[in-house]
Amino acid sequence: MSEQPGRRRDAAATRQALLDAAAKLFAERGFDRTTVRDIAKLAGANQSLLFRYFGSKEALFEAVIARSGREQLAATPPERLFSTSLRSMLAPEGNRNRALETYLRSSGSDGVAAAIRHEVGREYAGVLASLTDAPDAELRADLALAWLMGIALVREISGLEPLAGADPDDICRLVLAATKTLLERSE
Amino acid sequence: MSEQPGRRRDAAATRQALLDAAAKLFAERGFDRTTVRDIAKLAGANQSLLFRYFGSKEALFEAVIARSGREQLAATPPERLFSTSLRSMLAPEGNRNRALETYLRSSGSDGVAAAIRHEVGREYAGVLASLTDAPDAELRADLALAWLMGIALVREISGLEPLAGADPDDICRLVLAATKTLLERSE
DNA sequence: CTCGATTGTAAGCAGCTGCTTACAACGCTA
DNA sequence: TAGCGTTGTAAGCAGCTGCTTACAATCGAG
Repeated sequence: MSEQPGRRRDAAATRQALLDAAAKLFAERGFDRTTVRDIAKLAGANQSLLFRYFGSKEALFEAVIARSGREQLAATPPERLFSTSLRSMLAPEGNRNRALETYLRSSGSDGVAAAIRHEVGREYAGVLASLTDAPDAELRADLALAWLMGIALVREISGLEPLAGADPDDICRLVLAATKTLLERSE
Repeated sequence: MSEQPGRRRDAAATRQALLDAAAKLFAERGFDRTTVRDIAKLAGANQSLLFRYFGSKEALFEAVIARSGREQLAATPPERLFSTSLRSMLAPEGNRNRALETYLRSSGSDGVAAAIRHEVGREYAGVLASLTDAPDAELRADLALAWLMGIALVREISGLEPLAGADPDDICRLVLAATKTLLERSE
């Protein structure tokens, strides 16, 4: 047990708690509708520490997105990225990948937040583009990514039925069949 | 000339100006990031009139969405709704259909705004579902709508290249080819 | 013209926002 | 144990938010 639970002053732990709380709230509410007070409260920390450790709300968002957005990207082989992301997005709330959700719910935000969204999006699309050798591979990848985003949007945010409550298997079947023409390598 | 341009007191005109200004700003910034002061300023009206005529910011949003969201829906035959919406979304900024954009940029908002989004989305999906006789027609329609939303999101909000700058014809070709398996009637 | 309702204006309220400051409690090192 | 940098706390600031109120200008009906 290298960790003392009773330790009352631990900058690293506080920092981590703030990061975790921010990740959760940004994913649930987006950038604009998440307040620094809520983050600090959920982390059990004083809100002024948030500014001491991260500088600003936007810098904290950057730290959150940079971490969560690239986790799945790094852990998944390209040829499975699309279906894995789709499945992860459709998974029950607990073990869902939050990168897309965070991305989505902060769609309205400008500034640094927008720049980071942009960057992570490009990385995703770059990997997807490697799946086809069509001359417009990157456009195809963007369209595939757009579908992922749209499904996440309609399911999680709009809650449109029957999509919101549909069986992940049914969704995967329909989507993967349709994207075959988009992302398959010509033989 | 039934209209006097110099008329200084005209409730109907003021109301309309507020509605137009709100439609523009909600589409550009979404619900949360649009302030009643900005709307009133753009409309050239006093902000307290906004509350006199519409009651609240959410009620004004409702009025805007109900109008713009259903215009295209009513004006387009079902079998062309998907491609028309797609093309309208890809059109240059001036004559673009703003319904999807408004919908998108307000994705983070709760309350009445969310309820209206939901309702308009259902109407769109209902029409799209009539295009196929598959037993899961509604799910297919939701997925098609989700793709529209996703493309709008990635193009207009994320600005991800090459999708954001791609030729509408190229996009249509790819998307319509892929959705053939989704929305076509079995023969 | 008179007067009451309609339309427009200016000011302000309470609450929230991101962020800062002044200060106290703590714990490591010497 | 003395001292000092680190960590945590409480209070507050200026600016913005949706919305309300009190009041002035204007109009049309009688």
